[in-house]
Amino acid sequence: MNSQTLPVSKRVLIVEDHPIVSDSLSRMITETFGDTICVHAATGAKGLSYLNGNHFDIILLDINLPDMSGIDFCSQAKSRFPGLQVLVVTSLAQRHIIDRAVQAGVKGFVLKTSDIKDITEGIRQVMAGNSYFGTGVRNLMEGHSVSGTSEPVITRRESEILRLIADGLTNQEIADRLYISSSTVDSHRKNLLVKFNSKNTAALVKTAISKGII
Amino acid sequence: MNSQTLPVSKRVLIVEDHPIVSDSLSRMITETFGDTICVHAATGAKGLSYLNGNHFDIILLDINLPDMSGIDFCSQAKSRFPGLQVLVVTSLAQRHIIDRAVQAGVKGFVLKTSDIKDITEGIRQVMAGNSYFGTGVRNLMEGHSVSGTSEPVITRRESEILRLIADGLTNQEIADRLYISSSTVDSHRKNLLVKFNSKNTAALVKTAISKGII
DNA sequence: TTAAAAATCCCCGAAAAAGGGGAGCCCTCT
DNA sequence: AGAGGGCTCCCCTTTTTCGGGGATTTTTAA
Repeated sequence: MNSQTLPVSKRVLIVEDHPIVSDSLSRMITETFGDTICVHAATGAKGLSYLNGNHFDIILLDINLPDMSGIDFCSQAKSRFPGLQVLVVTSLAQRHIIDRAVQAGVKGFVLKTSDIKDITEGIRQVMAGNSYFGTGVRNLMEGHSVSGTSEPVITRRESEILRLIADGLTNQEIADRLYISSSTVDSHRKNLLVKFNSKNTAALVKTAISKGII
Repeated sequence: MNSQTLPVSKRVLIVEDHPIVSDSLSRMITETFGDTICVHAATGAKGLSYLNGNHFDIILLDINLPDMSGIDFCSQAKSRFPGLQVLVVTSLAQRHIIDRAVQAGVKGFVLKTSDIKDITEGIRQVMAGNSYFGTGVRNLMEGHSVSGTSEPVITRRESEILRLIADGLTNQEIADRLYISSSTVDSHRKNLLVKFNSKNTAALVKTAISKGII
């Protein structure tokens, strides 16, 4: 049973592990929107626990959290409370992160390198139910939307083997660990090279890490 | 003592590409130390240019800058103005970064994950001419002398070749580019494997990236 | 000035990866 | 029922890396 039509102050959940940033966000919100209740969570786990039984008008979410990714946080939060309005506030200006965040159900995405007005505008829009993507973000989304520069689609098995390759295991060692033939591992390895457009293992590992897959 | 007894306002240079953070730092400083003059630089180049002809009592410095590393900024700044008091305020809690920063001449190092009191204490100490290392930082520094987990010492040539390896070049290709024999590249490669305690190229690239060398 | 460190080059053989091909099995989705 | 994707496995050859030595010259620093 909700108590509606009461002039209650807005409730904001800030999931951010840098006190200096969450502090600044709280001030910005209070100055811009008047009386608000800002709850601060330094970890994803705490943030999720605060969601239980409490209503929040907006969640400001960092991607780099100590215990989990902000993407995972959003997925879990939205699966339990689909109506949540989430605005990502992060320093990571990478295409694949934006893509994943959108897929996880965020309503907005702004960068910490952005002007403060850009961030407050994001908060305003998302709180109003609209989606909002900051200046630096829109460029990234438009630029490579169609081109093949985006993240390659790899299967579960391939990503499993990719991690083992990056850990320095040979085809035979991976085969022994996964109870398959080294020929199979070799096939996966070759597919990975093609999918990542890499010439050899070294380049494969580097690009996989840079794209956030490892 | 109150702020009226202060002879002149302190001058602070904040080199930090996140407006939300530099804004918060400015507020913290003003609230804690009374009237101060905070100059804000979003890039290392701008920060260096502000140093010319201006005196600053303290520099608050981020490591992740758009145009250069905070380490490089500090080296360049200290070479021109040796008396500068630099406090690093960053989110990077890695040993090798702290080591390099100290070597570059910073007087203090605090983490953005730290409590705000910790950061203001760092500012206070460094401004007074003392050195200060925040809570999370001291822990990282202690494990230094004993553990062999720290960053391997590699030479200039080795790091040059390491980057080319990570880019997917073979020994022969690297040899052609550097005008040396592929045997030489092979020697460097073997030394890198030993120094990084890596079994093969894949593991080498991964650990090199994780240690921030690439 | 002299010793250490770095950079250069070479040998060998064994192991692994890369490049190319083909093929069967299982599951899902239409 | 057929198509496609994912996973599995195998063949071949060539290239590259890895492991293990050794050796010379150039820098660098004490």
